[in-house]
Amino acid sequence: MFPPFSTGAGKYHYPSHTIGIGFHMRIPIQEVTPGVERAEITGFVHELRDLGGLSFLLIRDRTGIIQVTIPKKKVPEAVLSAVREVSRESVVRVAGTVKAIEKAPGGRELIPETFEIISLAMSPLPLDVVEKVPAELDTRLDSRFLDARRPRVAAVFQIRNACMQAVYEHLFSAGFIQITTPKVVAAATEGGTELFPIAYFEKEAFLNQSPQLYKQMMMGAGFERVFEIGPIFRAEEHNTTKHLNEATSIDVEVSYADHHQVMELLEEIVIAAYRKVDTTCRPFLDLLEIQEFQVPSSPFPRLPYDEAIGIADRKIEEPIKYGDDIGTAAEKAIGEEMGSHYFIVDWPTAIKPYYAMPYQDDPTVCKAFDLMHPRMELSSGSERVHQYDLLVRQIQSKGLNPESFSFYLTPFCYGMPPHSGWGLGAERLVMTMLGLSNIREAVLFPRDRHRLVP
RNA sequence: GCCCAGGUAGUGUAGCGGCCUAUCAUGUCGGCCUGUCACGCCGACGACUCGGAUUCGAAUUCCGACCUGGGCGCCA
Repeated sequence: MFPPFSTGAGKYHYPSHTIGIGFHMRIPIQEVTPGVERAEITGFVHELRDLGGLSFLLIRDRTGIIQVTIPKKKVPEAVLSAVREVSRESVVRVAGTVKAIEKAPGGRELIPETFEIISLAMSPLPLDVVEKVPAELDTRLDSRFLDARRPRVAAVFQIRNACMQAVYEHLFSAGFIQITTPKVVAAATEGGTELFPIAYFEKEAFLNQSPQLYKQMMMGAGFERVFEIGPIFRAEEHNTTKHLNEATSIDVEVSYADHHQVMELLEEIVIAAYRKVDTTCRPFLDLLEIQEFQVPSSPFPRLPYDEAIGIADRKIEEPIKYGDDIGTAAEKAIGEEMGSHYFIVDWPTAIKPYYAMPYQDDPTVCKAFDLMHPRMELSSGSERVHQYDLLVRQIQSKGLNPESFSFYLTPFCYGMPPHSGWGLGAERLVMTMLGLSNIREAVLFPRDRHRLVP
């Protein structure tokens, strides 16, 4: 049986052990408090400080760091020889007595009776885990496994995990069904973005840019509320701090809901993610030196597209007019004006995908929305076209061929509930939440224009 | 795809025609040190992306390749 959760009071809750034979005595470093008498810990050698008759080693596991103090005259010879041999970032097991002592970090230290090198690390290290010397992102990504040993890097992924947990909890409790849809597809589904072609036996295939068409088909299947959290692929040759060629999309589709209702859902989910991080990730926020963590409040302002253009036109040099896409400069200018999360609503039909539902009284405007953070777009969504004839006309008006979409269009002929949905970029959510300067910081193994390994 | 800036020890940097047998920090190795906590002190080790050109002389200038960062465009 996998061990239960421990309850380190006031701290982050990590699963306690026993993982694997021989490690049943191990306790997480966080739980070695001044009150404990004896402890066996396993972890990485974080730092070595030899003062002569006295040595200090810092041992790190994912819960924290503890000082192992070695008074050379008072510990067994076997401990001394192991300590002489050990290198930074080696994996070790240390067992001994715990001493409560003011001057040690965390108010306690471990005096070893046994010291075992489980896995010796080579030297020199590809980067400095202790962060005395910085490393460039490129160097860090080349050795991501080591980079992720740095508590501050791990903190980002703990926070990302908390966000995703909040999203799942919210969606499951609202009765959503999680689905998985193909990532290998036959045709360019939506137009617009470039796709990665791949070889699929004797056929040409692509990596999917979005689960859009599939989640809509599940509305046709009567699932009513579906979500998928998975990878999406874009073959754009962009080279920026906010684009990835492989990203994680949180995709949602809801039957019998209009765009207003799914905007409310989106708002709730973003706030739930912030709230989860606020209430459970304090130690990680501290590591990242984020003192003031603001949970955004609802409702987010709904800014009509034409007003957004007006703001941009007043604030930026380059001319912008109704019908234009909102470029980087405009996005920034509007973001400054709005100051917090906001929606841009009522977009021109011409610059949104064919599946966005036009208003009946003015079909040049559609029921599409973008969720914006002042720094960038986080999500886009819409009420969808559920009428077969209108959908075919819209596909044609985008210069696409309806015949290549027949698998998608057929369900619209056999009773399609009205529906709405959105896709939210997980990395962008984390990036904007934590003020990360580069989206690659929010992905373990980013795929960008130049990086395919690791 | 366009534009700009770069590529110097394991890592992060200084140097930008001769003062370079290349700076500093960190690291590693050796020595001293019993309360460090970025331990300290002494010593050593370790690098100019590659190819071509200019020049008496190139880390430094020029050309090309490769690689990197950033901005823009494009982008559910």
